[in-house]
Amino acid sequence: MATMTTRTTGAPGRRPNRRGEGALLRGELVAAASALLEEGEGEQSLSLRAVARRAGVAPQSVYLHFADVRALLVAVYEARFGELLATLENAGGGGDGLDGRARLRALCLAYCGYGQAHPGHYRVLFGTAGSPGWEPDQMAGLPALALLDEAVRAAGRAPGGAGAVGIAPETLGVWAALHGLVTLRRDRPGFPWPPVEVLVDALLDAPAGDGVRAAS
Amino acid sequence: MATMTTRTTGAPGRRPNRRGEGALLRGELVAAASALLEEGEGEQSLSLRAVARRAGVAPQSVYLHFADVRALLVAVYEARFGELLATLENAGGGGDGLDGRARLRALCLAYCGYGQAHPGHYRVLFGTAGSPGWEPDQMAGLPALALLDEAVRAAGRAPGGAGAVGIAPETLGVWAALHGLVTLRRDRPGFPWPPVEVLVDALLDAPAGDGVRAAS
DNA sequence: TGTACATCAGTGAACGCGCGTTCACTGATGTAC
DNA sequence: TGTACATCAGTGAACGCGCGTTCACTGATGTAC
Repeated sequence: MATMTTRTTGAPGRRPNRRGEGALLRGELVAAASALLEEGEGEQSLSLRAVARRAGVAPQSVYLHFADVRALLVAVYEARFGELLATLENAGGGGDGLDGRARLRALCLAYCGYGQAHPGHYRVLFGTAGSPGWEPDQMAGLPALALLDEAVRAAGRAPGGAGAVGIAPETLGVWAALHGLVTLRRDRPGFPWPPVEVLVDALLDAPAGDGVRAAS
Repeated sequence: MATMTTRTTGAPGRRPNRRGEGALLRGELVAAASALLEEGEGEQSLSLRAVARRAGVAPQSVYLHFADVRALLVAVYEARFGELLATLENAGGGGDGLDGRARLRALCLAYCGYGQAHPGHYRVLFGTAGSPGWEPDQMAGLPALALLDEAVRAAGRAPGGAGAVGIAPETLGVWAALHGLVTLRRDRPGFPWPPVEVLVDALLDAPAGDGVRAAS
């Protein structure tokens, strides 16, 4: 890690926002936190003081807009989930002329693409159990998952129907596989991974092999 | 988090090991670190001082056996990878009478079983890029992956042959899917997951759907 | 058998660090009269 | 138009914490002679 400035106060040149524009700092803090999460290696590398330094502001100023560090993380979390959903919607919408499998494939590639383009943010969204704002029975990523589920059904890959929250088990399998691809590729960069298209096709085209369907 | 004892020295009752048995402490430290990793929420929750506390020893005593915290983590890492490999070998060996698909299924379930039984250790093995001892071009988990690859081939699911390090892309897909299942279930405990058998079967039996094989 | 010495296993005390958080304060800008 | 006041946006200084690491030390046990 590079040595960091230890200055405890904000940038000397910074001027306070004008009256009524104090909320601007809130956005700057979210942006600073996002940048740090994207550069660092996890939520634990994000400290309130680091965010304040990045935003050129004294540590205490963070409390003007957030109750604590956790609340700041929640704000980042919400912004990034919106981003992912928009990415997936774009990929799905752009494939209106595609058949079911091609649309599913496009969605899968878009999902992996987001994960590869924003590894740090992906970690925030789907990372350790400590993700901020994660309530046991509330699923912030559900809209994205529903989008995927729709594509899986449209491709004729969910013969058994929906599961507990309206999501087919096959969709959960696809989601898990994509999640595994993104995280393994991110965390094991030294491994000679094939291109992501090859892996996604291997997943979608898995041959039945010599086995029969499990009875159980 | 519960409040922890802040005592800086070791347990008052602890007696030094006898001459020649100083190496015993090494094992105790690895065990203490393993326990903390299993209880905590990631490597960042492991501190040298916490390990020493757990082992009932002064913080400096850790340096008698490890150059630094990192070296201690490497020792845990090696021990746990051996454990996972043994688990998979058992599952594969016990299924000698099984056909290819059933053996692959048994391996997949054993993999997920290890991940669910030891979520903290699984995190150490396949967690963030900071995993200790992880050199870019060395893959400590390769033996386990080779075992899985063998089963995928035996099940007739790798028509294209081997990839870069002798592992078929289909095997990487299965690995990624299992990894995703384990980590998502661990990190999203509030989600109404189906039983792991259902998910593994959904992965292994994915219907071809209405699409054709991708040309590219 | 006695004794000086070496070695082993581990501790006491301290260092400087970055952290989250609190409290009282400042200086500019708007508003009431 | 002037002036007293309220409010807003932010800072200065400090707190106690656990952390990794270093240095000098202790006390028991074995070994050489």
